[in-house]
Amino acid sequence: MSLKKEHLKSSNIDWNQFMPGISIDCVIFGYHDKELKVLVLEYKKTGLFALPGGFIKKDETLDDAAKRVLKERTGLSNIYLNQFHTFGSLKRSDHTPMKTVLENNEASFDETHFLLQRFISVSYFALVDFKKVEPVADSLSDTCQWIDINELPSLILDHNDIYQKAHDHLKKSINSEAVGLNLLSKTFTMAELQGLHESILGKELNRTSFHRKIMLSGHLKRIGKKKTGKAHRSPYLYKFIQQ
Amino acid sequence: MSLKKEHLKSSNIDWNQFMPGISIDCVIFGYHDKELKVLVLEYKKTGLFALPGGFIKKDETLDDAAKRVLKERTGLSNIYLNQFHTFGSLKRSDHTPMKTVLENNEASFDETHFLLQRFISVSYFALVDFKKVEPVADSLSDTCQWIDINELPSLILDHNDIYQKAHDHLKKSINSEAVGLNLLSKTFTMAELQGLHESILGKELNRTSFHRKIMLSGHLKRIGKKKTGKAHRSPYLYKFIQQ
DNA sequence: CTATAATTGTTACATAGTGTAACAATAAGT
DNA sequence: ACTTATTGTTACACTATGTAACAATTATAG
Repeated sequence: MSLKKEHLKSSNIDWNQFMPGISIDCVIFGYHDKELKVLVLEYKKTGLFALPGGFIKKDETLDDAAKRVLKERTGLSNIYLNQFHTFGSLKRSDHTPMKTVLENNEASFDETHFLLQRFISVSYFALVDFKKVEPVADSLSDTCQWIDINELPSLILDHNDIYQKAHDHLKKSINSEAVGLNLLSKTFTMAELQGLHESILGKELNRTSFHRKIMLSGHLKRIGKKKTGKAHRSPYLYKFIQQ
Repeated sequence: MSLKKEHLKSSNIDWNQFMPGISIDCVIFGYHDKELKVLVLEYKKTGLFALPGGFIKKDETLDDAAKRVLKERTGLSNIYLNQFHTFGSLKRSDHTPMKTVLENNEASFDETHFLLQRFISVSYFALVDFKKVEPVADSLSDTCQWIDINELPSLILDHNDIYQKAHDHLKKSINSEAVGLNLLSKTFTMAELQGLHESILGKELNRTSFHRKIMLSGHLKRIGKKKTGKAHRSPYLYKFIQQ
């Protein structure tokens, strides 16, 4: 085993640097191929899936902890983050999935292992540019990959509830310019922006009223035309006006 | 000191029953005399003010902990509660106010006292019927009283930020029937409902468009007239339709 | 008993926002 | 030159909301 992989082993983590009982979970949204996607971890050799998460250092703010987790899984800084809910049901006290994970990762562990306590989860959703992200698995996981929101597997504990509430909040904030600004590339066509909105809302939108509403919002600027190579009028390219 | 008061002493609390590092704070809104008010605690002999709060038992959900805190301070069950944000800035690690409080309450204490750790605060706002509430101080406080939102004193730690964010959320949810249903009595006039909305939004509203909008929402039912004793047409009384 | 003042309920009109359809403009293939 | 597909624009209808006008109601003053 290489030094680098050794460094990644969970048994080398100093759990004492973190606040006990509180975790952070992140629903990281990306948009690609006309589909809304979420980053999901698969734990090693267990077939268990989970949202990316982490813990809060004793001298770190909640938001900084979330930024650190996001940076670790995506490689990105300056991510759009929104703290939307804190989960504290007793469902979260079921330690069987984490025991399964530890059995497949640690030489030995006991009931007092840091990961086997009850955690209250402060949850954030993030909006990222799919093309800029290099998903990185954490020390307990094989993979960190984009999953289409319509093909999400069953996740551990209450992570499906967390995803659902994140998606509900994203729907409510659909009219914030943050949605298009952070999920699309710098320039895009009106059809691409409409496709994004349709993926988030899960329903089709009227083309002309969407166009008018977006343009009247005043956040967009036309910056030229895009040759599509297709046999029809070429669409304008737009970008968000940064104030 | 009576047995009853002895029971209320903070030194008799078994702090070990609670999760460490996590607290609950509540912004409890009431409406009276055409003014929006919030319940505020004053710590004994210190001149320090704070929002009502509490901690989470190790086998209790977050929402149940919030309900318990609300019940303790207001005597009410079945309160409208909304978890709106979790606060985790480093501002919360300043232990000077709590030390001042303990110096005036405990015979002795040391740096490891449960109340002298960093707490992440899961915050709720509550809407209650002013007339049904009997405010009760907690073991560290002299008083728990209604303060007009325009006369709020400086509160400890980040409690003013917590109040502000609660108020922002309340403004956003102004069109939810929960606002009138929980802050007013069972029956009320249109002018009373409009006064409540104006207090929450901090601005005057147009009378006729407000009237029309509320009636078109379909949540209200007329149930008779109210004699005001004043020299003008008497207003209808309304109540919310419970589905 | 009548006039006055104050507030409430209703209606009319103007404006803004949105759903819908029609139509012109454009780009590439036949 | 004709066809097809998509985009941008405009026209019309309908709804929601801001504003003003007016009628209805209740108590008080004279």
